[in-house]
Amino acid sequence: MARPSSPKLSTPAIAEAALALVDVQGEFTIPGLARAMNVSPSSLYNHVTSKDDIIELMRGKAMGEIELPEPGGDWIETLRLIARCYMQSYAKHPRLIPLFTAHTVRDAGTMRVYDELAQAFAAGGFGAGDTLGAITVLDSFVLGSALDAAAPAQVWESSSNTSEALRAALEAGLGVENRAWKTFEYGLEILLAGFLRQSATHENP
Amino acid sequence: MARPSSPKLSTPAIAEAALALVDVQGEFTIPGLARAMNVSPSSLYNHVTSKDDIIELMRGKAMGEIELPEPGGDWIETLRLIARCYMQSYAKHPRLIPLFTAHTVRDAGTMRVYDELAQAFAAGGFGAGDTLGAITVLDSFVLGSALDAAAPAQVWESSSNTSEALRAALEAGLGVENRAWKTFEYGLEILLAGFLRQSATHENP
DNA sequence: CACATTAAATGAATGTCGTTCGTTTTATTA
DNA sequence: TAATAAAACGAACGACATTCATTTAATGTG
Repeated sequence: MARPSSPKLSTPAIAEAALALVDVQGEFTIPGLARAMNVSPSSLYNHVTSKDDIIELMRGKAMGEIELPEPGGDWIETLRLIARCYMQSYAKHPRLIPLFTAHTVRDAGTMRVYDELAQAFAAGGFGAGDTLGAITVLDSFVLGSALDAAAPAQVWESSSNTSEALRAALEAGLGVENRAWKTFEYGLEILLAGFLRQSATHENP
Repeated sequence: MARPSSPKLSTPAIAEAALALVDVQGEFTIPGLARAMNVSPSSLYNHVTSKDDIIELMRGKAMGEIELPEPGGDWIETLRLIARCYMQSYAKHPRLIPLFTAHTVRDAGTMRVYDELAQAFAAGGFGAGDTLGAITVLDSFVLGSALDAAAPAQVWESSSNTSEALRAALEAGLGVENRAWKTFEYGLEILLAGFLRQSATHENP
């Protein structure tokens, strides 16, 4: 087959198919993606320059789904909403995270998130010297939580000789539904409380 | 060459060479590892079953370097020391982290860390139902911080139209020496304070 | 000590993957 | 209408992970 009357491929279609493949298989491969799209592997390179390029496309698509809150509300509430959106966008495509961490570039859409975070911390009275650290702490926690959510529960199961404390904790905690998300909310509230306390000391010198 | 008088390979030697390769190159490959050890690629399979197996060996080696604190001290201080050791072991081999996140844990030595964490939280009055969440929050934060430390600073630089708040935060924060580690300590103290407060409410019902 | 067995290294071979290139056919544009 | 660009394809290349049969040396057994 040579050039068809209507194109079989497009950049967004490739991103979408690759994302679907990653969501169900946890990985993706050029021949596999081509097979899923009923196309020859080499055809993909008419729309994309490399496999890493496809990963970038997926990142942009996943990040584009984030809906940031309207600015102007309480700054702590803004932080909470942003963190939830951020976590949610990762949680939608958990198996994508290992692909991202292997390849450290981040697209422009992601910067929008950091931008709003910086403004929220500024509204909370954080000085320029404290803001980057606070953003990084929140970002690290979200990323780590998403990774935890992506990891299979098998991680914990293979334990043989654990202490009684860990054994009881696993038995009580593993069965909980939405465990990853509840744990995220728990840690998020701790961090927000810490930020709030720091804000209070700033405002009352 | 057939079987040599003294073996050229051993499981620990493979783990060490692979770790050295990852530390300098950020990746490793079977032919590359064999080349670095002056050995044929197929020879490696006399001591190792797969590439993933080598990754597990590296995890064990990195985790084995952790020196856990003596049990019996203040539980919050124990948590602080464990978290620092944990973070430090990741920070020693930053490019290893993406390899870890790609597949699941099988190393027994890693479980030791979770074990001591569980005992510390138990000493702090955490019930079985609360312990796994607390461990996970701490673990997520450490892992996220290590990932942040491994990522190049370039992440932040490519921004064009950022808000004034983010611009000022970047200018003030990027140049700080040991930025990743200081940020980790900052977030760690917030989390520990949160755990301490929860412990207080448990002990005074 | 002779002899069978196991261990360690090897080269060749297989199948997959990412990517490039030349070719063909169809749209588009000048 | 003629030239050019776009979109598909198959073939080919090099790299990688892995397997297998083969060779040789160490080790254990009678």
